[in-house]
Amino acid sequence: MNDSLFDLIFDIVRHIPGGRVTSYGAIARCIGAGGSARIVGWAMHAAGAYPQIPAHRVVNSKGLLTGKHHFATLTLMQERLEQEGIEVKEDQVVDFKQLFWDPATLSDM
DNA sequence: GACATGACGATTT
DNA sequence: GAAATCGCCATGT
Repeated sequence: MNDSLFDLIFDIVRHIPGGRVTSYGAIARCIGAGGSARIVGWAMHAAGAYPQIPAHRVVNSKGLLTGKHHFATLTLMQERLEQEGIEVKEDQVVDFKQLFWDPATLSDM
């Protein structure tokens, strides 16, 4: 089942520090998928079965909560981000670039 | 087994 | 600068 990019994506998303967010493309690049950012999205969908995978911390390159429609509730993603201390305005992460966490940067700045 | 689609991104026109 | 198109892997039908 695993042995695919999915497994790598899960590992990265699972390592996202609290209060931080990352983008699909960043993960896709980290796993070497390049432009296969879609797979990351699909991986997140599959991650829905893995509560340990904070898919809510993964947004698109614009910081938009594009995947919030796939959560239990449309507000669940935003609510969770707010719990992490992340401000969300109009389905968009505030200071996204500031809260952005690069999967290759396991250290926080 | 093949076709179509999908939570995106980058590049090219 | 904006719009359109390709790329990429997996899942669903």
